[in-house]
Order: sequence, then structure tokens, then C-alpha cells
Amino acid sequence: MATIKDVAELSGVTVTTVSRVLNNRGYLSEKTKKKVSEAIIALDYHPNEMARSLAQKQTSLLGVIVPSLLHPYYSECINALEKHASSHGLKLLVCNAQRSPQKEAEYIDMLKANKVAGLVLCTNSRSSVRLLANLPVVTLERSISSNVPAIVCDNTQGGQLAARHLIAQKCTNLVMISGNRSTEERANGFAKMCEQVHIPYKILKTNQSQFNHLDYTDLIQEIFTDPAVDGVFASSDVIATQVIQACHKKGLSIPEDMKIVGFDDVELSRMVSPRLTTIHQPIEELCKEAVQTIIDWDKERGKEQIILPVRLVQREST
Amino acid sequence: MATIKDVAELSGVTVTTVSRVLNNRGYLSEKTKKKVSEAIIALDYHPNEMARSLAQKQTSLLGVIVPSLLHPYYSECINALEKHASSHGLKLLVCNAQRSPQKEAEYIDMLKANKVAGLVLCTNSRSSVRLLANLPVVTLERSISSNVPAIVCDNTQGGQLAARHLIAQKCTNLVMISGNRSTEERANGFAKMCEQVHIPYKILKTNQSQFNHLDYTDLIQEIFTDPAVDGVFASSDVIATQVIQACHKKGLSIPEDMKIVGFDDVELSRMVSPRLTTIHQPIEELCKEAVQTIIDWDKERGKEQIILPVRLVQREST
DNA sequence: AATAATATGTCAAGCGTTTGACATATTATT
DNA sequence: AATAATATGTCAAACGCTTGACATATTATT
Repeated sequence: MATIKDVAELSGVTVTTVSRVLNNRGYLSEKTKKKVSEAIIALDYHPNEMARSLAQKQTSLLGVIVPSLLHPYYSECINALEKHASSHGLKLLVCNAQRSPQKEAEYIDMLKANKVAGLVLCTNSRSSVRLLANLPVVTLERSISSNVPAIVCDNTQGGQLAARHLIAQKCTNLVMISGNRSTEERANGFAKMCEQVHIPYKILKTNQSQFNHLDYTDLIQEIFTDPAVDGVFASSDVIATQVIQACHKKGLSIPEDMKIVGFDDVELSRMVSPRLTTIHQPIEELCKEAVQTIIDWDKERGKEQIILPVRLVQREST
Repeated sequence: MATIKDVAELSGVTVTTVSRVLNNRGYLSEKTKKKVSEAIIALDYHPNEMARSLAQKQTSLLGVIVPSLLHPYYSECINALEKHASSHGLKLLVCNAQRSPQKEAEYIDMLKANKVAGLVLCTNSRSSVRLLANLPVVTLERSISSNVPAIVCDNTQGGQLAARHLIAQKCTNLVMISGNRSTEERANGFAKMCEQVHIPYKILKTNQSQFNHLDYTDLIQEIFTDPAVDGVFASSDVIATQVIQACHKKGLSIPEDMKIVGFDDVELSRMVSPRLTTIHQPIEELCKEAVQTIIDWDKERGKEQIILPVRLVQREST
């Protein structure tokens, strides 16, 4: 593997000069630039990123910690993060904390040791906040501390939109299935809207183990204990999908007997039958903002929370 | 941030000694080890991985290039790769080539510049083979060159199993929807089995653009041109899912009017209704072997192709 | 023609580790 | 008591790049 030294020798200048043309800094004559560029091509030279990082005390790596790699929501986040990161020359270092705060802490240490340029946190545990010092960090769809900028969607609005839509579709008795901490606002918006128009509703909470296995079938059974229920708002498309399955099993047709609204608008919502009506989360934009926040970190740009609007996408389940 | 020098000073030894206890090489007295360990803890010292990599000329990064991050198959691969990589102290650098050979080549250059310990390739383009010199590489569910070890599942067997199962379920007229190059063997196995028992069949080929958008609806319509068709083998669960949707739209009930078998056995196959009968790919094992091959690279272990068996999982779509 | 401004380039000290070569102390073997 | 073997450490040169400080050449300004 050719080094910067080889390039310098071949082009008859010093390594400094080569470094200058590499990074395009300081004055350089066109002639020199050309000579060096030719040598670079001739030697098929690629700068050693390790050496570069060491000298600069920073890499072009962007860390991401997610609670799961199987949940389609995080797959889509990773997709969008990779896209925006790579467009800025950043590479994605993907970590799956599997909802273990301890694993998460280990990953944070690891990422710091690897001198990542920044970290996008998609997990909940506040326990790791103190580890985050001196590291550009942003949380996605989570708030863990006022010191850490959070990029979130308007969850309250999402809950309201879902309730309003179900009500507009003539539902008279609603149930929401609420997930982990971050879906509380969705539940709040949902409840508020129901109360405003005096529609009876119930909120069912999932537990950790259910989230871990993406299996909510037991909980979903509770929907059917009250035969009056004719509309369900699920706090994720994954949960909504299982509600669909449960309805099929019960012989209820959708949307005639039961209307269902999901949340996230991941690919999955277009793959099930009937296709899901759902609250669209602007994953692309969320991730774009997240990457941008990391990149602008030193520019002392505002580091406060960013809230992006959501919208309802109607399909066949309502 | 504390450096190895600080640790050395605090514990009254030289950096070499600290490095020795860090890497546990050479003779060390228990007393020294303890002194150093204490200093490490006291200073909350974490070795700078960049410096370490530079000195060792290798990182603990494992590169992965996939053609898509939205396709659930690759999500599951990444999940499994991350799991096995991290259990060996390797971190996952995820690259989405988006099926562009040029992007793929760029990523390979980037990964080499970053001195990754190895690369897991989940893409097709043979064009990048020459870039792969001097880099531990393994392909997953792909074969691009006899010089590059490939970890694949028994696709021919998968095709046979699917055909045999549909036939056993009393299907009399079959269609297979075949995807990109890597699904050819699945088609071959399928065709062979059909011919063996004289069952009429047809094979429909998807094109690149369809794969790109995960949208096969147009192609799927062709299934219904022949009303005698009563069984479909899709070369992926994603395709099978769309066949289900098309059947619903046509008013065909599954499995009564149409039986469907997918391939991959990703989470999605359990989320649709009816749940999919599918060929289970041992993704976990494939990825485990892939990581192991990279780790054992220098041990001159066999670098030939590894073929893992598949099995049929029957659910509700047949 | 003297001076300033600009352009072009070199030197050498880092960045934080690892590691082969070497030195000294301690213990076991004859 | 001499010798060998083992244990415990230290020195200093790499690894490949960046960058502030400095030197010289060229051009513009007065």
C-alpha cells in the first residue's frame, strides 16, 4: 500500500505538500496540484484514515445505538441515517443495545474510544447521560436530558390525528395500545381528543418483554373483551399488524367491523392486507436533522429540541 | 482524556508496561498488574482505538455492504452480523450500495482506507472483485468469484422443497416468481421438482427496477392470466406478501383458492395474514459463519464455499 | 528600486499506541 | 559458587498523517 511518502517522492515534493493538495489547504500552484494528483493515481494511493484520524483526533465515523435491529422502524432510521451520513462523508457504526442499559453503556465507551464524530441515540436509558460528556450526541424520537438535543416528531399531534380520524370514520368506542415511554405523548393526544368529543376509550399498556419479542398477541386479546370497541389506535405499525391478525382470527372484517390506525408508516404498513392507515413519521427528515445537528455541533447552532409535524395517511384499514 | 502516558506516570512504570498489561503479553508481576489496573480505573482511561489501529495496521471494524437497508432480509442479516461481530469485539460499519456498482466500489475503497478487519459482501456486482485484493472478504448468499469464499444456503433444495410442498398440498398448476441472479438456483430446484412429477409450471422473472422499489404488483398480475394456477412460489417473503395482497384484491382466498410459499422466513412472514409458509434461511448461522471466516482468515482455514441447509416452515398460506 | 503582499514550498513536532531489542533482578540447577 | 533460566521492566523507533512555524520566490504597489 502506497503511503503519502511514496506520493511525495514520486511527485518530487514533500509530504506536507501532498497533504495540502489532499486537504486543499494553503496555496498550491496548479502545476504542483497536477503533479501530485498524477502520482496519487499512478500509485493508486488512498490515505490511511487511521493515521488521519489520529492526527486530527477525530474520525469520520457516526455512531448509532438502537434498541433493536429487527424492528422495522429502526431499520428505516438506519437507512435514512446512512443516506445522510454518507452524503457528508460520514460512515455509520451500528450498535444494537438490545434494550440493555449495560450494553448501551459499553457501546458508548466503545464509540468514544473510537473517537466517533458523533452519536445518534435511539434508546431510552437515561443512565448513560453522564457518559455522554464531550461527545456530540443527539437523540432520535427520545428525550433523555435537556442537555442532549432531541429530534422528535409531534407525537401529541399524532395521537390527536388518529383519534380524530377514527371518530370521523364513525367509530364510537376506541382502544389505544400504548408502548414504551416514548409513546406516552401519543396516548395523551389520543385521550385528549376522545375526551373533547366524549367518545369512550381505553388505553392498554404494553410491557418491556412484549416489546422485546415484538409480540403483543396476549395484550391484543383485551381489545375484544368489550364487544362495543370498533376502533383501535396502535402506537406502532408492528402492533397494528398484529391487531389485524387478531381480527382475522376472530372473524372480524376490517374496516367494516373494526377500524385500525397504526403509527410510523414503515414499509410494513403497505405490505399487510388491508394496507394500514397510519400516522406518518417523517423519518427521513428526522434523520437528516439528526445528522445535521452533529455536523454543526461546534458551530454553536441551537441545540434545543426539534419537533417535526406528522400526518395521517389513509389506506384500507379505516 | 487520559492517555497511556498518564496511566504510566500514575502507576510509576513506563508506557510499555502499561501496554503490556493492556494487551496481556510478556511477563508481568501481579503487583504491577494491580498497580496499573488501579491507575486505569482512577483515570477512567480508555485506550485510543485510532492510535492502536495505526500501530497495528488494522482496526476492529467489520464492513458490510448491502444492496438495500429497507429490505427485511438485509435487516435481519445486519442484526445477526452485528450480534456475532460484537461478540468477537468487532464493530459493524454498514454501507448501503443501493445496487449501484459504482457506490459499491467507492465503499470498498473507503473500507480499505479505514483498514477494516474484513468485509461481508451481500451484493452481486462482480465488477468490484479486483478491488478486493489483500482484504479478508466473504460473500453472503452470493458468489462472485472462486477466490472469494461464499456462505450460502442450499437454494436448489429450497426450490425443491417449495415445489414438493405445493404439490403435496394438491396444487396442480404452479407459478414461481424469480428475482435477481441469486434466485436462479431456487428456480432450478423448483423446475426440476415440477418436471419430475409432471406438474405444469411457469417462471416469472422480476427486473431490477422492481427489486429496487420492492414493488412487484405488475408482475404479479401475470399469475392470474391463467385461472388454472393454484399455487405460487415466491423467491422472497416480500414478494409473497404482495401476492397475498393481490389475491385479496382479486377475492381469492388463501389457502383455499391459492396456496403461497415464500422464501427467507423473515419476521414479515409471521406478520401478514395469513401467515406465510416459507423456506427458512438460516440467517443466524450464515452470518456466524461469515464472521468466523473473517476472523480465521490468516489461519489458512478452508476458504471454500459453505452451503447451509434450508427447511420449509408451514404456516397458514398453504 | 524599495517595500509589501501573495504564492509556493519545506521542516519537524506531534497524535497515542505497539513492539522488538535490550537490561537487570530473581530463582532454580548443577 | 557459577551458570542458566525465568521474571520484570525500560528504551526508542515505528505506524502514516496533519499542521504551525518558517523560508524563499514571485508579483504588485508605491
